[in-house]
Amino acid sequence: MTSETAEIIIPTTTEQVDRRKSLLQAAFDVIASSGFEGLRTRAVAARASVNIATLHYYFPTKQSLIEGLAQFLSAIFATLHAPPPRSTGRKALDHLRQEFIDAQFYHDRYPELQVVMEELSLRSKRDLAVETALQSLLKSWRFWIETIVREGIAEGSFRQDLDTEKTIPMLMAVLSGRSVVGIAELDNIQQGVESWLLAPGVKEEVELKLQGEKQ
Amino acid sequence: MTSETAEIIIPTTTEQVDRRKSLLQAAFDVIASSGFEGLRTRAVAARASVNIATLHYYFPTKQSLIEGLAQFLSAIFATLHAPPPRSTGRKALDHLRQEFIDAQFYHDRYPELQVVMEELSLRSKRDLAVETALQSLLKSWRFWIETIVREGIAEGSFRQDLDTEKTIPMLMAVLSGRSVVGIAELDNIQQGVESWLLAPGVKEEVELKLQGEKQ
Amino acid sequence: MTSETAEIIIPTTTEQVDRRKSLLQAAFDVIASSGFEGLRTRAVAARASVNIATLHYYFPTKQSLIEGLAQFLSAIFATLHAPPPRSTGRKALDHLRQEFIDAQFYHDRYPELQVVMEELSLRSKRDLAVETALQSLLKSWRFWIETIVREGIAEGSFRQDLDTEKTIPMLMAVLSGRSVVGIAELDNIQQGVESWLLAPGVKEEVELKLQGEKQ
Amino acid sequence: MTSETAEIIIPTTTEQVDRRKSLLQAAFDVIASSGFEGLRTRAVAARASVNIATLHYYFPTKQSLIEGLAQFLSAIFATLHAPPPRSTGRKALDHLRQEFIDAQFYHDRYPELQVVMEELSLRSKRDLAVETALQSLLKSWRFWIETIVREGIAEGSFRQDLDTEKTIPMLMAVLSGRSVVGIAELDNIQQGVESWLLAPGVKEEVELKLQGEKQ
DNA sequence: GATGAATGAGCATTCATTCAT
DNA sequence: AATGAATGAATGCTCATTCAT
Repeated sequence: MTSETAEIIIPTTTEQVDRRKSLLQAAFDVIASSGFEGLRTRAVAARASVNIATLHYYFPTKQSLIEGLAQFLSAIFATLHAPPPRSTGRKALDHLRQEFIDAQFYHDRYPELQVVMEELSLRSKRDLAVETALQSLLKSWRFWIETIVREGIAEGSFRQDLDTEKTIPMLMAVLSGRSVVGIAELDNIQQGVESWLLAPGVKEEVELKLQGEKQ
Repeated sequence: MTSETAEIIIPTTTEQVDRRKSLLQAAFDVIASSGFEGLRTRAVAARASVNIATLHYYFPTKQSLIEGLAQFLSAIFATLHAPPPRSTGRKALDHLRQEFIDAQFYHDRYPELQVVMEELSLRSKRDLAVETALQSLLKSWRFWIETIVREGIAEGSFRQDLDTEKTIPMLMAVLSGRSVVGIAELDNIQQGVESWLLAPGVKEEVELKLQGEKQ
Repeated sequence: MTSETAEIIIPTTTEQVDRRKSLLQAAFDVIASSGFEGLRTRAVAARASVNIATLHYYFPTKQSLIEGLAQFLSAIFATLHAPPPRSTGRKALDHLRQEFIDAQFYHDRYPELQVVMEELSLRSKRDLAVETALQSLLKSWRFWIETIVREGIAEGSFRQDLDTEKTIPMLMAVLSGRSVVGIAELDNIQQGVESWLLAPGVKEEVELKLQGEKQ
Repeated sequence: MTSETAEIIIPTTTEQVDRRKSLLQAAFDVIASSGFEGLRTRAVAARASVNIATLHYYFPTKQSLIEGLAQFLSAIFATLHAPPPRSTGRKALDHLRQEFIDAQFYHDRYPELQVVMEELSLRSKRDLAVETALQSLLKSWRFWIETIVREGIAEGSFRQDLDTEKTIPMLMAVLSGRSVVGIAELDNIQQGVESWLLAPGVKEEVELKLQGEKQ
């Protein structure tokens, strides 16, 4: 039984939504600090300051709590973004940079987000419901990256000889793999990527523009 | 369930079964199929066909088993490689391609290796002993990637304007992040990377050489 | 196995069984028949007819159960007494005799009380919480014995040359040490003590009085 | 199977005896510090610096080790005594004082002796073999106390109106019960006992004699 | 909606004992 | 005589889940 079904059947008042969310937030916190292996319903309930039986009222099973969390996190990733940087005057480049800025933003402001996402990602391999939730997020992300690449080529920001099909997965691999390398390298990675993607002259043009605006 | 595959990972030289290793292998298998959250000492013992008390004879605590596994896997990654591909005539390029071939090799022959590595990587955030084991592996890897990049520039295989410090983390991010994108994209990623790294003319030269050898 | 006897120790005023007390009673019974070395939480739970998890709901650890028992027994000893004997007309002697009658009473009606008390006494040497509980009981007892001795001298029942400080520990040693000798000797011990404590003429006077009342 | 049987069947070399004793001593030490509840064969073996299997060679079962210890301790109590005090010139009084001196001696030099003895005493209630060993020790002791009392009356050291049958258990209760009161009170107890037992004038006579010898 | 009490199944770990060498 | 390896049966404790109120 997924929590989604429940939400539809039972008319949700604001209070109910709040308690549900506070439980999901608590589950998030527990996973962030103890991992899935350390996820205990009692710990979640305690963190949300409710009785363990109350948790089970909202999430009949531990599994339904986890599924709820997967959907919760997907929604967050879809809507939570860093404030956009100053425009480079080139839409595709702006969008590309937004991806890196988002990564930095998550890391700075919501450091556990990535950890919990990796936990869910690992779990998704043995958990269909979680996989479904993450899959749809991944699909949206891929579509968005594709849009950026195509846009970049079209508007002349990216190299014209770029192979879209090869560039997309490389960008995704870079953006998702950065955790192993460490967030401190993010800036280097971004510059490495741009030096590879950008059409000749674009980098200089953009830098000039941004410097000009500063004064 | 791939105990058959697994047995290949640990070549047992003598007739007698090395209990310690077979227990580590069993732990590996259990984590591969159920994750850390599903790791039960009883399951490990059963998989290794020994009594639960025997497991504790070799690994007094579950934690010591996990630490043993972290070291075990580090040793495997340091020594297990795919058969090298035909030489391109350029050492650095050969080494770079070996990295991608290894990734493919792990995926094809030891599919769980990466999953378990990610589990350990996640756990290392709350487990100092595991972190230490993985950290040393990561350090060696970084050193090796650096060697490749420097070598590639020196021998003229890679673009001369490449910034070593920016290229290293990008390569590592790409190689480690590929799991999110899916291994099927590995070939595309490799080509994307090469089109970015290689000096002008190198790709064509190498392709000609390899085609020539075939005949 | 004396759960019947035991139930008398804990008068349950209401219909509902007080779980905490019934668990303490069960722990008491188990120790009485198997000693501390034979104390198993499962056996306690079974004896109280509850699930092992229920026991841990009331007593999170075995240690807390033991501490609860120490306090429980202290309370019992402080309040449980044999029906007082016919008065000898001399308060101090009455009180002294009550001590021996209590010992006999415990032995006859709650034979395990002393055994469990000795188990706890032994354990108190390596268990601060138990020691604290027993210490306060011992202190009260000492104070009471002291009261009896002073009273006896003051009212002329005991020998006037009695050294209070030397008499108190001797009486306590006698009363607590009787278990080694065997309860059958209790009467002899009591008479030995009285022949030593009583002032000349008191014994005869008292015997006459009690005989007179009988008719 | 009792260890006694074993000793008879197998001709014991000196080495064997030593190892047996060192194991019993180790068992004694473990019980002294952890009680019977904390008695683990592995701890005993470790303390005697032998393999756990070696312990089981000498004592096939834990029970046989305990029985061995009971006999071992009985033998110790029968033979270990404090150096005798200066003679009072009265044999019975000398013997009585030796009892108290022994108690003090045990406490000072072998503080765990009493603790382990109480542990065994408690265990004897559910362990026939241990009871048998202790019973014989107790019987010898009672016989010795009786000898002292009779001797004391006969030689005029003790009050002539003393009832032997009532005095014996009282003395035993005092001597064995002192642990509850605390060894610090031992001197008070001894003086209390003597003021009760001694015939008129004996105390003064004895004190004079001992003081005279000092000069 | 919310909770205190209760539980079946399970978990890492322990322990006395055995056995081949 | 001695030991390293192995094990069946616990042992204290936990956990997700249920249910009467």
